[in-house]
Amino acid sequence: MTMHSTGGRRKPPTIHDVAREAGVSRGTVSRVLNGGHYVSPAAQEAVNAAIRRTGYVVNRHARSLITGRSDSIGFLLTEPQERFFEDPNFNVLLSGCTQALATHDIPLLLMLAGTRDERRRITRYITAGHVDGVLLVSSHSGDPVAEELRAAGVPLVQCGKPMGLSSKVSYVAADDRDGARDMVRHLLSLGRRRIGMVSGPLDTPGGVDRLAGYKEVLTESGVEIDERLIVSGDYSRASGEAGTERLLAQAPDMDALFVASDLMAQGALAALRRAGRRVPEDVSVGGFDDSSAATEATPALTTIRQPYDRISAEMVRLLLAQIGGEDPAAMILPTELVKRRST
Amino acid sequence: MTMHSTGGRRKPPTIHDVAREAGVSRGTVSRVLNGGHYVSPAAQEAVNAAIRRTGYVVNRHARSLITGRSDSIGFLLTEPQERFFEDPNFNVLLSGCTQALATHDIPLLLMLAGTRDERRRITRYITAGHVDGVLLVSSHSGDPVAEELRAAGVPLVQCGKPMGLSSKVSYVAADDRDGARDMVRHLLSLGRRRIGMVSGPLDTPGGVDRLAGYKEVLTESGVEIDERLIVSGDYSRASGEAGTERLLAQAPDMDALFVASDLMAQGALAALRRAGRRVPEDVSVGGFDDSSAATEATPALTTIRQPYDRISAEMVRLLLAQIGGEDPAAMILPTELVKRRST
DNA sequence: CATGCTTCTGTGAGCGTTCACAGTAGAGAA
DNA sequence: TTCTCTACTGTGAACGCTCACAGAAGCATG
Repeated sequence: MTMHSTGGRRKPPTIHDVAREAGVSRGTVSRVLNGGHYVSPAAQEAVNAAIRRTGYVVNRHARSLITGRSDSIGFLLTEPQERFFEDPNFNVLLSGCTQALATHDIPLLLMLAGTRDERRRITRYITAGHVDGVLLVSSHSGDPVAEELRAAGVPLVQCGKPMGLSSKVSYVAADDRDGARDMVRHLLSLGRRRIGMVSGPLDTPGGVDRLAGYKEVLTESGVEIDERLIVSGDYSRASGEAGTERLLAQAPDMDALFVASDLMAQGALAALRRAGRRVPEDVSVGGFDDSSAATEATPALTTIRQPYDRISAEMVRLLLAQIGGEDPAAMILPTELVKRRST
Repeated sequence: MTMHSTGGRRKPPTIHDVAREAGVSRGTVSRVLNGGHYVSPAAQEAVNAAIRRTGYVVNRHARSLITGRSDSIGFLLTEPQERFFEDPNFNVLLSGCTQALATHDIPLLLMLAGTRDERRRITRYITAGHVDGVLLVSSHSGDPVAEELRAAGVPLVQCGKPMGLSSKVSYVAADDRDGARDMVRHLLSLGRRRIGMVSGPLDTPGGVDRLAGYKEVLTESGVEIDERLIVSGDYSRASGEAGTERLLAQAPDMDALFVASDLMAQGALAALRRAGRRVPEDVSVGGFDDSSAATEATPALTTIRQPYDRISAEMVRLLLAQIGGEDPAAMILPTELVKRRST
């Protein structure tokens, strides 16, 4: 009887041990391990039994050495630390990607590139082929890291629409424009007409599209667009707070506020409370994302739900397809209006 | 002139190419790569130049195959997803560990084991030797994963004091008891005497120790301990809210509240606001952690700062030491009282 | 001169896989 | 029968690195 898997830091069994145990050759074991094509049912069974008995687990390094693949992928975040700390969206995305990859038995390497030095180091690491592909989360516009990786031919899928749109860019995004339209229509349906907006950064497509949706619906509804009702932030809580203060000063008659992220909306709520405006009585507030920030806010935020679970799943699917040789592809997923107490 | 590193997904240079380029043997290049002992300055220089010229990056798989090390470590979180989504502490820790490892050029694998199946899969992955060690974050008491890894001889460092205290357990924790003492002393110094507490889960040392500190200081100060002033939560925001409601019902004369985590304190503030209690006028509120939740709260929370940056740095240091053959070691770091508007 | 020591260098072997290829057995067609 | 085709199996040769060892060179010591 052979050694079982439990305990012991001794030499783990190799494919050779399994082959001997099963009475077949290395090649056959390898074939079973990789899909079982051209293997007789009898051999198949014998090998599986031997694997179970010996507690064999493939040595990924040996495999990678010959296949050239690393069978691991990187999750790259090119945002400053502080953003990572405060924004729950990253966690949802990170968790979703980790789990989607887990079903393929692919480990995820976390890469945080907040500073210039980190970016350099990580780019080097990736282009050296230590990961097969990269899931990139970045709200920056023409992120130099993305360009560099693309130039190096590294399979890459971005979260959110990238700026350049240079045809062969793979990305998954929620339908920002449509989501914004839904929210503004909702605010209009409540009878609000002086609807303010704290948009996202306008050097990102996400920021631009949500603002565009806002303007479109107002125009379609015959409501005049007042630039004093529009400011932009950077998705951080603090910028939502500051932006709302500016709006209150510029347009004191504001009766609704569409904020381009839940986190910024939290800041907006704080600013409104300080200014003595009641939500939703005086001002209806709508957010975007449906992150945990939305339910935690007081009052709970009406918001536009981004389907993060589907986004992460699709990112992984597109990346694996791209690694498998398919062309880069883009995907835009529908959003959903979630009504809560703030409107 | 040889090919430069930029661009191209063609065969990357090997140690052999570098050797030829530098006019030395593979062995010498390898020695330079691994610390440069027993290498003449001239050879050293030639090799480094060749590495720069060829853009050589070591193939980690080939290295790992022979050394038996993977040169990567796992960050394992055995908490349910929801906790990961809402608690900013995880991000701070995760980010800190990633960066501490980056200085050693060691990638971090993210492992989320919220469910039973995931735990099984991940345990198997780890014991197969795919990582050299594990940084474990878990608030559970006798976490079975921890025991299993320990039994398998996997180097392991936990964040927070583990329950069993079975001598040979490596961990890094903040001084929970001392931090709690500071906070309660602070509340007493404000003249408060009916001090409530929402503790952490009492099957975790962290939860127990903070409660112990609270009771100690009260006793030392001659303030009677009233069990109606004590409830326990699970560190989630919702449990802080529910716990505070219970306290308000049981002890309406409460004039201060010590909550064992900032996230729970956010919930507590919501409950107090709903009950019409002003903070800090009617009730002084103190949190624990000094996470981003503390500054985001309204009013900003007085809290006990856990030195997360040092905690993550020490976790990594202890883990690498343990991988290097040293004995497991424990480390308790001091906390600090941070005064803000809530007291 | 031989001997030993230290510092440095090159070489073969081997880590555990996969892959290409060669080969065997059995079924069906000519 | 013989040939061809398909289904399956085994075998060497890599993959790119490190490690152990052997050897060379330089220098001091006997």
